[in-house]
Amino acid sequence: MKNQSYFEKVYFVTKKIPFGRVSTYGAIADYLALGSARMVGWALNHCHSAETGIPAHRVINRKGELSGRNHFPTPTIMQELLENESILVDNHVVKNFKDLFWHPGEHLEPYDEIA
DNA sequence: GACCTGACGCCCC
DNA sequence: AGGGGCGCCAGGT
Repeated sequence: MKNQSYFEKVYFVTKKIPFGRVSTYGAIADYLALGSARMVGWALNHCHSAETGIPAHRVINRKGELSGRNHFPTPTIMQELLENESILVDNHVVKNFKDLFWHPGEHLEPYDEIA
């Protein structure tokens, strides 16, 4: 599966984020070695949320902030989903972000080997 | 085919 | 240490 669109690559990695953990746009971009974090967020925007099984709510910016919450059906969905995974959110920022942070590159094989 | 946009992040004042 | 600027690059128009 090497000819996936950029979206699918991002989705692929996003789906690997374990329940109860979070990752960042930058980490995913870094793992995929496809340049910019911006595109990751942009790619996720193209996906219509959890219907496709993509835990987009687990992807946040490098400050631990729920920067994408406004793109969900309602701005509270993202936080609700996180709290549903025992992730505490305070003022749109994930608590214990440092501990919950999950970097794809440190837990997955290189993308080329598993794609 | 050129131009614009975007759920970000680093580098430089 | 905080704030602003600029780079990233695929897709849509």
